[in-house]
Amino acid sequence: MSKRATDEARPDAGVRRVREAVRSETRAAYREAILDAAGRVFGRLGFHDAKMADIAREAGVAAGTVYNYFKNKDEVFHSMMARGHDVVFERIVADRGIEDPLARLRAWTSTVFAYLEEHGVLFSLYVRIGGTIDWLQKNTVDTLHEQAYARYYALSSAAMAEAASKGLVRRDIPSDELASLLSGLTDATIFAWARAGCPPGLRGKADPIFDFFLHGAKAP
Amino acid sequence: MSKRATDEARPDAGVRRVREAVRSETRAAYREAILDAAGRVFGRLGFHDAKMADIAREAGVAAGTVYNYFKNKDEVFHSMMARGHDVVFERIVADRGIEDPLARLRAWTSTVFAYLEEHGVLFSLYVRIGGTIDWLQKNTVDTLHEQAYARYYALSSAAMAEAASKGLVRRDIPSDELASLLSGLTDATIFAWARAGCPPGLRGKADPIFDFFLHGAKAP
Amino acid sequence: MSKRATDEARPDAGVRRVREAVRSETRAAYREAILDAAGRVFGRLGFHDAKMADIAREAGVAAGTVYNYFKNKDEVFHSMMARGHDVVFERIVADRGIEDPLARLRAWTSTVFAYLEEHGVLFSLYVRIGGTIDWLQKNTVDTLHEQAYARYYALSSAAMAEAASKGLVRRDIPSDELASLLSGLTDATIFAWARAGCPPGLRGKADPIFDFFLHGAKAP
Amino acid sequence: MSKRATDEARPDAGVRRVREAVRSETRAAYREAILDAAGRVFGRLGFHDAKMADIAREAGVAAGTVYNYFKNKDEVFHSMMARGHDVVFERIVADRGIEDPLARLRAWTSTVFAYLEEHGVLFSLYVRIGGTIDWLQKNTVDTLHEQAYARYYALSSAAMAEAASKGLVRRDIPSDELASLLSGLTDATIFAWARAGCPPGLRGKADPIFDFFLHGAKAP
DNA sequence: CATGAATGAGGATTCATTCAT
DNA sequence: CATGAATGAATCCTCATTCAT
Repeated sequence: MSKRATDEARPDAGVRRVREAVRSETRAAYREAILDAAGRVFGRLGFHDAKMADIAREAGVAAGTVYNYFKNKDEVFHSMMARGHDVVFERIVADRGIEDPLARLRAWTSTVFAYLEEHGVLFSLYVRIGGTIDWLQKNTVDTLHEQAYARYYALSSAAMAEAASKGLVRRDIPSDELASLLSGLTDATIFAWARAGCPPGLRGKADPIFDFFLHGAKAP
Repeated sequence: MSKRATDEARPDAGVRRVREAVRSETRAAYREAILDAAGRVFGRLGFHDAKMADIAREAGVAAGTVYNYFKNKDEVFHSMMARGHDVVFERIVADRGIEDPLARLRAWTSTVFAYLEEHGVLFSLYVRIGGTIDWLQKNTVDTLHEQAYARYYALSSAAMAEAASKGLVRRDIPSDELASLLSGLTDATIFAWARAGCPPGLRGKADPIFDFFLHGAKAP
Repeated sequence: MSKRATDEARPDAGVRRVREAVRSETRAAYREAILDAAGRVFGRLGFHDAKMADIAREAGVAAGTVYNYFKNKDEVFHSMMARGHDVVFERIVADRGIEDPLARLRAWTSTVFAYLEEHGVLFSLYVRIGGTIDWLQKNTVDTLHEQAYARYYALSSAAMAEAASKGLVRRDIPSDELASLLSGLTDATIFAWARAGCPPGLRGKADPIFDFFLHGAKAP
Repeated sequence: MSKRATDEARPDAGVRRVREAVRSETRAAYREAILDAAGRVFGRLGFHDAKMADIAREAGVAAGTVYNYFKNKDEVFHSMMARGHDVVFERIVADRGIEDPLARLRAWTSTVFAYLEEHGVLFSLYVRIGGTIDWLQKNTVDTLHEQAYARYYALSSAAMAEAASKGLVRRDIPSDELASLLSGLTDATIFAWARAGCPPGLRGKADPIFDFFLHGAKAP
């Protein structure tokens, strides 16, 4: 239990620093691996049916190890969600500079689809409907998701308002409702795609969906 | 063991019949009460966090009583969902005679909204997204919801196809995709409404939503 | 609920007496029916797996009715066992006058086998090994079975002692042990018979078994 | 995720091997402790009245721990029985080489008695009458006990048949019936011994019982 | 009393979490 | 820290018993 004490007593500051770096890299790698695993398992089974043991096994670590990185199951779930939100949001922010608000919204739709396609539906669905699902699962207002949703929604609504003010979209429907409707269309597309077994090509749907959003179902 | 004298047989038969009637009425009332309670509790907490004890308490019966009416928790959930599906579907079928396919689809949207508004969000949301939620929760193909969804979807797609053949909607998007998109729009509306705390007036949204479905967001 | 009060007020003492008789006959019939059912069901399923509802159904009465005749499940079981013991013991007592102790023991063996064949193994097995089974099931000393066993054992041992004193059986084994061994042989025969599915002919085994008891397995 | 530096790999392998050994020893010890406890508790209370909590308490572990070693209550019971059967059978097989079939059967009887005396009645009784008890409790054909019984019965019947062919036992009773009768005698002896409170000396009964089996109760 | 539904205590089992190694 | 087994609280479900009709 203490046979390496002597070994560890020797190393000088430099070695220790390197070791620290390795260690923190290692820690990050563990954390990532667990979150990846959590994404897959939660996606496959849902929050309640996913067992901590499943996640640990999927991550290739022991059950106890998960608790060295996360306080409990809730925290694993939330961290996973937060990571997803952050990645998506980062990309969205990157597209913020696009001048035309409609082009911007179209780009965002595309971004979301691309992210989902990269990361598998299961996790993705949670990312998309996280807030809702959570609202259904617990009645707790989950700050994390609310915030994530709110910040996306804020951008989206703002872009829509801008489009409205430029006369690019109808004004008889409030712009936040329009943003919500766009969201509903992308959700519907994602669900349908997931039900179909996640065939490649989701990101290709962004344009037609956005086109539909603009022009509706009416024959031209 | 036929211990009854003949002179006692007559009144007994009558009494028994009445008693049966009362009993079956009572049984039906219990069943309804439990399903109503289940709707509220599942809605409030989700499938896993809702305990049988919660449902029983909400229904004002003992825990064991629930099991006199339903085999287990799953069956309570499914029965509750089935009841909702059936009621909605019945109304939908009633509108089947509407000549114009678009008017028919509009009427259906209205029907769904009206039902949801009547029955509170919590249960309603499940009715709407039942298939999806379940798919997320279990990954099991749930025959009940699949069937309910399928029969609605069949009607909806058929109406859409009819509309397409009559040149009422665009043909560059397959009619089942159009049906799915319409579904996405109503879902989005319902979610938004639920988030807002279910203010009165959901059914009034049917027309604008359907209008949006037809014409899109583009300024006219 | 009281519509027959007037009818019941009229009858004179004679009618009442008759009615009482019918009633007590009826009560007895119910009791018997329930005990019969209990015998079959306990036999089929064992004490714990037999449900009160099973017994009631088998007897053709409602669950609650059983409780009008017996305080609880234990009492049903014990009453059933007692009835069996009593019937067998009554017959055994009837054979008490047989002069030759060995003939008497042979007759008793035959009596037990005959009873078992009449009443089906399942109940019978319990009758035979009641005391033992009970001892295994609960650690409670069950007075009823102990007494039943004791009174049979007393008779059996006494007969064996008598046979020993007359030089009809060996004396190097105590007579109570011999009685126990005879019991073991009959048990073994009954078990084998039960396992074979209770084919007719158990009572025919009494003589060979008793013969074996006397002469053993050795080739003559 | 191979975070181990190579210089750390060597000692670790060694440590891990030792740790594995310790762990598997510990596991085996737990398993044994639980089975021992199960033997005592099932013996004391019977299958149904024995609660998993009782077994856990008797074994000095938490309730959940039992489930780390056995899938459920049935498996605990069966494993316990299987262990007993196996030990007895192993010893029986060891005596297989005895030339004289009667001496062989006598040795087997002795073996069974010795095992029972070593391990306390409660468990022992189950071992002896396991098949029967189980048949009464469940009516299920229990493969485990059937097999155990069958393999013992096969050896026993074969030896008896051999004895018959050599003219050592009577031929008017089929040899499998003789085997069953011998079994009945040993059972009866065990029951009597258990009722008497398991006094030392059971194994001494083997010879007289076997002698009785051969010569019967008749005075010489 | 017969009935059959309501009751709720009791018990098997699961699994998030802890902890010794 | 990684490990993986121990823990025991929590929950579904059963069924003996009660009770209103």
